[in-house]
Amino acid sequence: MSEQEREPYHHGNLRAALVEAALEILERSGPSELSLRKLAAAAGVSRGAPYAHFRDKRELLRAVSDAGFARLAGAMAEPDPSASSRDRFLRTGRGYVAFAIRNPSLFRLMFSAELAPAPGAGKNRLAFELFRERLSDFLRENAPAIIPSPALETMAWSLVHGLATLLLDNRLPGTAQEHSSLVDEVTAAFADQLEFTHR
Amino acid sequence: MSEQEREPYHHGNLRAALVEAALEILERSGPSELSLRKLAAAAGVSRGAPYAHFRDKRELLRAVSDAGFARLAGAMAEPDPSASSRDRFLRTGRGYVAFAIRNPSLFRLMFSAELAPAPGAGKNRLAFELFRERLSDFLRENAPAIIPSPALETMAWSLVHGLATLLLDNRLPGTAQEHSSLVDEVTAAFADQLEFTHR
DNA sequence: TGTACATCAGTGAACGCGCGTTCACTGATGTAC
DNA sequence: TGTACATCAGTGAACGCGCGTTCACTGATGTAC
Repeated sequence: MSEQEREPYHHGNLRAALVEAALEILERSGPSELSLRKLAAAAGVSRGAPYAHFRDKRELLRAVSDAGFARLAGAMAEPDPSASSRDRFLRTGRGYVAFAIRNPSLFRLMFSAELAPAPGAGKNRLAFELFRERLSDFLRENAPAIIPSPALETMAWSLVHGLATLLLDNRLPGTAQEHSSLVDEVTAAFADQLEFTHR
Repeated sequence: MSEQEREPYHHGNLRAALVEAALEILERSGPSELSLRKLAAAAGVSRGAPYAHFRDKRELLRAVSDAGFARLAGAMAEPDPSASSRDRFLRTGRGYVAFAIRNPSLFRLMFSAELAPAPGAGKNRLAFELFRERLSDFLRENAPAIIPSPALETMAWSLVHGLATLLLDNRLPGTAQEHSSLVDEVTAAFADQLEFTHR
C-alpha cells in the first residue's frame, strides 16, 4: 500500500522494513498478532535479525508508534488551506477520529500504557500542537471573547479522543454511517457552543 | 479492602472469590499479571478449579468487568441528593474520571476491545444512563433552551472518557494535583458553555 | 588495482518461561428411601 | 436414624503453544594501505 522503496532484503534497510511490516500487521490483524517472530517472518528475515536494529521489542514498538503519530498528523492536516478557520478546526478533529477508526490497532498501540512517555512529552505532542493551533485560529475569528487556555485545549482534545476511543471500543450504538454523522454532529455542536458562548 | 464474606475455601463460593482476587491483582499490578493461573493461586485453589465456574478466561474477565462497572456507577453517584443539579452533573463527570485514575487497570479492562459488547449494549450502559439523566436534569434547570440529544449526550460522555483516558495514559502534562484541578476546570468550563449557549 | 582485515547485518538453533486448557481422578455434600 | 448413591467442586499432572531473547557463527561489505 505504500510508496516505500522496495525492500532490498538479505541486506538492506531492515529497520524501515520491520516498521512497515508492523504497520501492515496491525492493519490486517489485532495487536495480539504483533510479535517479533511474526514481524521477522513478514520481513523475510531470521528471528534474531531485528536485534541488530532494536534493543528490544519495546523499542521497535515505539518506532511503530512514532510512525503512527506521523500518519495521524497527516490525517489531521487540512488539505485546503483556504478553508474557513471553522472548517479547518472541525476537520482537524474529524481527521483525528477518522484516523482512529481507520487504524484501530495502531491507534491503540500509539496510546498504550506500556509506551506511555513522560507526561506531556512523546510524539502525541505533535498532534496536540496542531490541535491547539487550529483551536486558537478558530477562536480568534469566531469567538474572540474566549482566550485559549490549557483547560479549553484539553477539553477539545479530550472530546475527540474520547469520541474516538468509545467508537473504537464499540461503546456507541449505531452503524458505521451513523457513527460518521455522529462525529460530524458532535464536533459541529462543540464549535457552535464556543461561538455562542459569551456572544 | 472489602466487606465481602471471608472466603470459605476448599468448598465455598469460589466464583466470587476469583472475581475479588482479580480486582485486587488489577489494583496492585498491571493487567499483564492477570492470568488464570495467578488468579487460582491467589484464591488458594488449583489451576483447573476456575473452570467449574467459568467457561474460559474471557468469561471470567467479563465478570470482573461487570463488577468494575458496578463500582464505577457507585463512584458516579452523588452522595448528596440535595446538591444543585449543576453540582450533581459536575460530580458525575468528575467521579467518572476519578474512578479511572484510581483504578487504571480495571478501567482499561472494562473498556478493552476483547470484551467489547454489541454496540451500545454491555454494562457501560448503566454508567451512560446515569450520565444522561444528570445531564438532562442539569439542562432543564440551567439551560432550558437546549434539548438533550444523542449528539449532546455523546459529547458529554466523550469529554470525560477522553479526559480519563488521556490522563491514564500519561498524555497530559502536570502533577496529580494539577490533573485534579484540570479535571475540575474542564468539567466546569463545559457546564459553563452549556449555560451560556443560547442564553 | 589488489590484498588483508575489521565491521556488522543476518543466521539458525536453543534457552526458559508462562500461558490457557484438558482430563481422569478424588472426596465431600446432599438427597432418596 | 442409617445406608446407597448421584452430584459436582476441586485436584494435580500433563498437553501444546508462542513468545522474547541469547549466542556462537557466517558471510558480505567497506576500508586501509
